[in-house]
Amino acid sequence: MNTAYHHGDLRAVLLAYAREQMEHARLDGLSMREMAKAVGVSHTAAYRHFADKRALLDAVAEQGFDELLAASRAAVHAAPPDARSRLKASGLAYVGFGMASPQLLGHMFSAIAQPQASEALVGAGARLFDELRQLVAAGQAQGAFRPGEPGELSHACWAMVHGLATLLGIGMLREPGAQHAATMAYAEKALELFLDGLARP
Amino acid sequence: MNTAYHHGDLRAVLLAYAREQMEHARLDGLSMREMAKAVGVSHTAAYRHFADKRALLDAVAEQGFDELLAASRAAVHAAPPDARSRLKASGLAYVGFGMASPQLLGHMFSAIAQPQASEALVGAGARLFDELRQLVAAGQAQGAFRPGEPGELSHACWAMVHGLATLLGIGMLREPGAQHAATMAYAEKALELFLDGLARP
DNA sequence: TGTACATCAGTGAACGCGCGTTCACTGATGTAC
DNA sequence: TGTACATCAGTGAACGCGCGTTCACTGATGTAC
Repeated sequence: MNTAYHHGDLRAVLLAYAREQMEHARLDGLSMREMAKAVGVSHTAAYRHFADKRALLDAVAEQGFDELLAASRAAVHAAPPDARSRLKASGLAYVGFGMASPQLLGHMFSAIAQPQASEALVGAGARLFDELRQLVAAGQAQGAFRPGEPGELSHACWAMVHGLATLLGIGMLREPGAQHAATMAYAEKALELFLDGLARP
Repeated sequence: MNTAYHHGDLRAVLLAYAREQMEHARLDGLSMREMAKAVGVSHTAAYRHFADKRALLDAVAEQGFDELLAASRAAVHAAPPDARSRLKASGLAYVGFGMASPQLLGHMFSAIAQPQASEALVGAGARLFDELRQLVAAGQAQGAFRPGEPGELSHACWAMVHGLATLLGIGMLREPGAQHAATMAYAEKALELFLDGLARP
C-alpha cells in the first residue's frame, strides 16, 4: 500500500522498520530521513505520527519491552511447570531476544534509563521485571528457591540474564562461527550455574 | 600549558577529556570539534595524533580496558587470599567501574565488538578476560570452585558481573537516592548468590 | 655559542553532507444534509 | 445517492546547524655544523 496517498498505517510501518533495523544495523544510522525514505514516504511524513525523533525511538523501545515480555511468557508457558524450569525458560527467551536483536536490547535500556522516559515506556519495563519477580516468588513459595527478599533475588537474576544477553548479542563469549543452538546451550549452562546458587541451600 | 603553541601532550589530554566525558555525558555528544574546543585547541589539531575519530574512540576504549584491569588487580591484591574473596573483589571492582563510568563501559564493549577493532583493543579486552579466567582456575585448583572448563565458568562469571555493572550503571536495580556503599553492598549480595552456585557442590 | 634548516604540531578557511524540524501547501477521505 | 465541506495525512522547499575531514599555511622546536 506504498502507492496510496494516505498510507493508512504509517505509524506501524515506521516502528516496524526501525525495529527491524535494530536487529543488525548500528543505532546511529537511524535518521528520520533515512527511515522515511526506506518506507517510501516523504521525510516529514513521520511528524504526523510522532512529535519528534525521540518519541519515535521511545515507542520502538516500548514495543521492544512488550515483545520481550511476550517472548518470556510464551517460553514460560511452554516450559515444565517447576519453578526452576520456568525461570530458566524465561531467561533463555531473554538471551535469545538479545542475540536476535542486540541493538534493540541496548536501545531499550538506554531509552528507559533517560530521566524523561515516558510513563508508557517505564511501565513496559516494569511489567517485564514484574513477570520475573513473580517467577522468583513462585519458586520461593514452592520451596525451590532460597528465602529472602524476592526483589533482591530477581535483580540478581535479571543481571545474570542481561549480562548473558548483551555479551552474547555483541558476539562475545562465543566462537565466531558457533551455531545458534550451541550458543543457547552454552548460555543455559551459565544459567544453571546461577540457578544452583539461587536454589534452596 | 594550554597557551603553548606546541601543546606537548595533546594526545593524552584529548584521551583524558574523552574519558572524563564518558563518566556522565551521552556518547553521541562527543564530536571531534567539541573535544578540541573543550581542550583549547583548533578543531583539526587532533588529526596530528589520531587518524580519524574512530581511532581516537578506540584508543579511549583500549585505555578503559587497561584501567578496568588495573582496578581489578588492585582489588584482588587488597582482598583476602582465598579464591572466592578474590573473585568477588574483582567483580566488585568491575561493578564500581561501571557505576562510575557507565558510558565508558558501554563504549568499551561496542568498540571491541566491531569487526575492524584494532589488535591493541582486542588485546586489552583479552587481558582483562584472562585475569578473570586465572582467578577462576586458581579457585578450582584450590578446590573452592566446582570442576569444569574454566573458560565456561569464567564466561558465566563475566556475564553476571557485566550485567550488574551495566544495569547499576544506568540506574536500574537501585533506588534513585541510594548511597554508593549501599548499592555496592546490594551488588555484593547478588554476587554472593552467584558464587554459591559456582562453589564446589 | 650562534646560525641554518628540517621537522613537527599547530591554525583557520573551506568542502560537502546529512540531519531534525518548520511551514505553507495539497490531495484524499469521511461526514452532514 | 449526490454534493459541500471539514479534517486528515501526506508533500517538498527551506531553515540553520554541526559534523568529519582536507588543505595550504605558519610558528615553534631541535639538531648539525
